[in-house]
Amino acid sequence: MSGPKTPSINPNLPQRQAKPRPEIVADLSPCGACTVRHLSVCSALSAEELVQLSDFTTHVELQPGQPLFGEAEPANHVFNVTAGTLKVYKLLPDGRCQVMGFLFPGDFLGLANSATYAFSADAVNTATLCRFPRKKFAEFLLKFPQMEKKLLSVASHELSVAQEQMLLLGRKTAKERLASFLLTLSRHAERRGAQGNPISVPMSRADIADYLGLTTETVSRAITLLKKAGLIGLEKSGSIALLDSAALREIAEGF
Amino acid sequence: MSGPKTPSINPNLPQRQAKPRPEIVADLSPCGACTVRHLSVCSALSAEELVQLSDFTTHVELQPGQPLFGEAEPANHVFNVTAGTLKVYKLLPDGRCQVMGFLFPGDFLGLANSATYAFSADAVNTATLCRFPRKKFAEFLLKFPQMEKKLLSVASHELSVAQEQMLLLGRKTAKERLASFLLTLSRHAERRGAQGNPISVPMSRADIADYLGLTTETVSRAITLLKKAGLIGLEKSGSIALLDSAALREIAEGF
DNA sequence: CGTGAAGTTGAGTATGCTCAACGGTGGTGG
DNA sequence: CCACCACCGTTGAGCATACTCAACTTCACG
Repeated sequence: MSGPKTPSINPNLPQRQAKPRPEIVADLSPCGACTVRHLSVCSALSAEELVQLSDFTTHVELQPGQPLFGEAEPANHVFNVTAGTLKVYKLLPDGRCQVMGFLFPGDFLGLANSATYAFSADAVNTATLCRFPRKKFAEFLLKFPQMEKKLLSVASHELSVAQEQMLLLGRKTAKERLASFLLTLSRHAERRGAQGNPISVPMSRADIADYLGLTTETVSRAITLLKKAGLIGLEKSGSIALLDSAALREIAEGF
Repeated sequence: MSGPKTPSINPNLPQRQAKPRPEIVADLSPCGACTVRHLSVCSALSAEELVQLSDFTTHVELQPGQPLFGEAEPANHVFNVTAGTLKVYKLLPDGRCQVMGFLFPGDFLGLANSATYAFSADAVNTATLCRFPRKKFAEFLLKFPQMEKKLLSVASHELSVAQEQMLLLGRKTAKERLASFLLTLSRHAERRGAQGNPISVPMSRADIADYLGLTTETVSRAITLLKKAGLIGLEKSGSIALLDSAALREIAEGF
């Protein structure tokens, strides 16, 4: 999240992923040095198994707004996010957009039962991912069923997240949606070991609107509402402070 | 659908699942005789494995409207629907309800990563299910990884269904939601080998509304709209004919 | 600083909701 | 067997929440 901290304290620390040029990172970041492994499906693998995985892993870097793949493209790869934020969305022919979710470091992308992707994926900010050819990955899964178990667990979790989102989209008011969203971001950050209170909000109002089933104007108004009620505070761009989490929770749950 | 058709043409037809009494069906329907196995996760199992599964399987029958389990209850069982229709839903404290989906014969229920259920499940009409203690089922999975693979595939599919539903809830109009719903029912029926055109609609307007994020009144109006446009026809209660599937598809997709 | 994109605010509108009345249907009991 | 009743579904009128369109402000970046 930020530029190359030039005055680095330790010049030869384990390479927090020394900002790669597009696509050329394969050998610089073997799975063994992965900084987000504990967050990802790869946590199910031993050191040896990681080496085998590295064999067919390539790396991708995306600029803000750059697409990773589009809906209906052949689903030739699966991915693991290593840095940055992505959005995953579907479009209607007239341009209406629904964001299914945002992806953060450690998240797995590409679970699908179909030969083509069921949605599009774009970078929200600068992002890097591990890329695995689907076929190789499937073969790998056959050899290491504990990875498959992990994937099932990931899928189950995503399913319950999706159901929570259906409740939001089908039944909550704009204010409730906003409160839910901010709390989700906060909890998610904490689970990943990041700070959960002044939360980082890397996505635009338009992305938030498309995620919450609203318009940018309504998102803006809802934020203003919560701000004027003293429940949140807008810090510098991309950061929001939760000033009264309890009240936000009550709103989010629909009390 | 409807009362006991007294003037039945064939008095001893092949007993479409000779209506069991509540709960006493365990020995009458071993997995080997299951009529919906080809639709369910059990299709991944051999005859021998089915016997092992039968060992810890019990059967449940639910009357219309009867709950199977409620949100936040300890998730002690997983289920397979063998007959009838269920609805799976979440509630907000003030009573707002969102139906996450309907379950039909062959559907698996209980994928969850948590010690408690994340939603409630009620019977829509008379329904029967196989019930497996979660712990036993988990042990069973360890022994038969092909079942786990099947579950992963089921979960992936459910995930993409959920995403389609998010698009519907977040971005479609009432008319579009209705058209999408009817087409989904039709396709689902066909995939299960039932007839896909005069579709069976076992759930109430209220259930449909809670599934589509609308009110019963709006559902009713949307149905009237499609009917007046000649796209659908209301047959006897619980049955709807799709008179112009192509036009319905255009509406559903948002053209 | 200047410029363009992103975000906020305002005014008017529309889609779907609320409240209410009415109609049909199935189930029940006289 | 029929009459009644309750529930479900439909229709109508008025309203509210969120949308559209538009102007204005702020911010990031050059």
